[in-house]
Parts: sequence; C-alpha cells; structure tokens
Amino acid sequence: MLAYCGQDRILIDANGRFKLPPHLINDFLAEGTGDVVFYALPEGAVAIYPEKVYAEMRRRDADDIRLAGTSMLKRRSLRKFGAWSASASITPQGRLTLPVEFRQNARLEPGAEAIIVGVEIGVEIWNLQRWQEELKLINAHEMDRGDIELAKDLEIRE
Amino acid sequence: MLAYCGQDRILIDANGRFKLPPHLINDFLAEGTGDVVFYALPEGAVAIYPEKVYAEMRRRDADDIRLAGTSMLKRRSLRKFGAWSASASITPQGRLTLPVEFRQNARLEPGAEAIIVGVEIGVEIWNLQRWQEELKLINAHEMDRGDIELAKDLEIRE
DNA sequence: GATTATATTGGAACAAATTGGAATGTAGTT
DNA sequence: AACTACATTCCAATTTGTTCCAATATAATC
Repeated sequence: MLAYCGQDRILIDANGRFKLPPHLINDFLAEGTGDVVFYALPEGAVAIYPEKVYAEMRRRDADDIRLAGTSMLKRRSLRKFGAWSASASITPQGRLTLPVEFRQNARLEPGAEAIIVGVEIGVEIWNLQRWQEELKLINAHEMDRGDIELAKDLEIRE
Repeated sequence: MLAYCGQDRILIDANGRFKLPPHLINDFLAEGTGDVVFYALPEGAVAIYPEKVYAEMRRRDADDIRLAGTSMLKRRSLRKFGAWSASASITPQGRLTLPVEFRQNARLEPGAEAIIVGVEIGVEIWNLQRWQEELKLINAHEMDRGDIELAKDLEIRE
C-alpha cells in the first residue's frame, strides 16, 4: 500500500495540537514506534519525517565537531538544522503537538485550518491558504518546463 | 530521539542564571553528569557544549605544544579558546549561571530575554533580537538557494 | 581579626501553561 | 435505523516557568 500520500484537511486545536488521519498514523507506526521529527521548511510549512528518515538526512561524522570550533559556516549549518528541528512522538490518540516556536513561521497557530500533505518520505503541514498558492506555483513551474520542452523539440539538431 | 534541537525562549534572571528546558536537560544528562563548557562565539552568542564534545573539538597533539613556542598565530588561537571558555555544571534544578565576563558581549545581562537554540552537538544562547536577525540571514540564504535551483531546472540541457 | 555589608547560591512555592484522557458529537456504512 | 469509526471538545492532572526567600559565601570596613 502506498505510504505518505494524499491531502487531508486538519484543524489545529487551542493548544497547538492536531490529529493525524488514520492512514498516516498507520504509515508512521509501520516503521517504528511513532517517533517523528518536525522540520520547519523555509517555504513556510512544517515537515514531519519518521525519525529514521531524518537521521539518514542528517548523518554526521567526527569531523563535524572539530569543524564547529573553527568554521562559522559550519556552525551556521548546524544551527539551521538544529533550530528548525524537534523530536516528538505520536500519542496513543494519534495526536501531535506543533513546537511553539514553529507555529508563527508556518502560520499554524491555534485554531488554524491546515492541510497535511503526503510527500512520499513523510508528510508536510501547510497553512490552507499557503498550500493553495504552493499548488499554483508547482503547476506554473511544470507548465514552464513543458513550454521549454516543446520549444526544444523544434530546434534544429545536428 | 533527536538531541540538542529546537528553539526555546528563556529569561536571564536577576543573578545571570537561566533554567534549561526539560528536553535539553535530558540531552545533557544522557551523556554524562551534566558537566558543560561555555564558549563565547564571535557571532555574539554563547555556546554550551557537553564537556566531551568540547574536549573533542579542542583535542591537542604534540605539534600544538611545539607550535606554541614558535608561532604567534598559534598562541593567539590557544589564547582565544582559553579566554572564552569556562566550565560549569547543571544544578539539580536544571539551572546554569552565565559567567560574568561572557554576558556583555552576548547581550545576555540579567533580565534579558534570550533564546536557547539546539545546534545538534550542543546548544547556543542568543539575545532575542540578535537571534531574530540571525534567523533572517539564514532564511534569506535558503530562499536564494531555492531560487537558483528553480532557475537551473528550467535551463535547456543538451 | 572581627564585624558588617554585599553578592551569590540553593531551594521552595505559586501561578500558568501544557498534557493526557475521556466524553460527546458527527458522519458514513451496513 | 443501528452501529462503527472518527473528529472535536472539554476537563482534570501534571508539568513547567517564574518569583521569592533563606542560607551561604565573599568582600569590605573598622
């Protein structure tokens, strides 16, 4: 069965919590205990990955620690990923709480309407309005590429 | 579970102390007894690393000692790390006291509002305003990179 | 060197926010 | 129409941040 897909409307409750749709709960529990990582995206949404997926994304080696002492660039990188990630665990009721500091940037404050979107390796939560704009952008980009492909097809090749 | 991550608002009390959020206390205690090292960053914030992490960062070999005799640059480096680091231990109540000499440079004087940021190998304490500026920089950089990626995806390839 | 004043530390208490769980309501299906 | 599954709301219990106070340590003065 296809995991981490679809779009589901959800509601952020008064305490910043939301309930995962049942099919997504199953997806997360299928590969582990329901430990997940929130990661705030620069696009203005919040990704939720299974812990294993995020660990793979952020695998570190011993050099990273040494570099942090001497390189400001390295510290910035660690800072970005550290600041915008947070651990959580799906509750027995299938709920998750959005970290307080992540809410404003993603416009996912208590009471907000949101969309939870499957992204094949995990999910993303979007503010409803922002999601509609993102869909338009995705579509426009695809159309641009289509136009370019067509134009290329008319070029004389040697 | 992911360690040293997230952003938490804290308050420096009248005596220059602050309370660590529970999840960070756990992270520090998970790898030892709660001994930490403060290190004042040139960015204008204070890093707090577990003692083991800092030891790894500053591991020395015989060459370092030899170099100290001949190289002014080397001495400057040793001097910088020596002067701007300090040991401390998390109290039973989960509190830490910022070393007096570190406060002014980081704008973390008694009564200041601050943010404690996870950086994957430890944490950093930032003056609230400074942190917001740093976040803007990080975000702007990410967006620039995104734009470039998108533009590249539309380039005609052969 | 004793005494006083000042600064620092440790702990407790209170208020506020968060969490977990249950109960209720709603929609969809048999 | 009854049942099931799910979403939503509400409430109690716990956790947490903050403030305050007492005890100890440090420095200054006589």
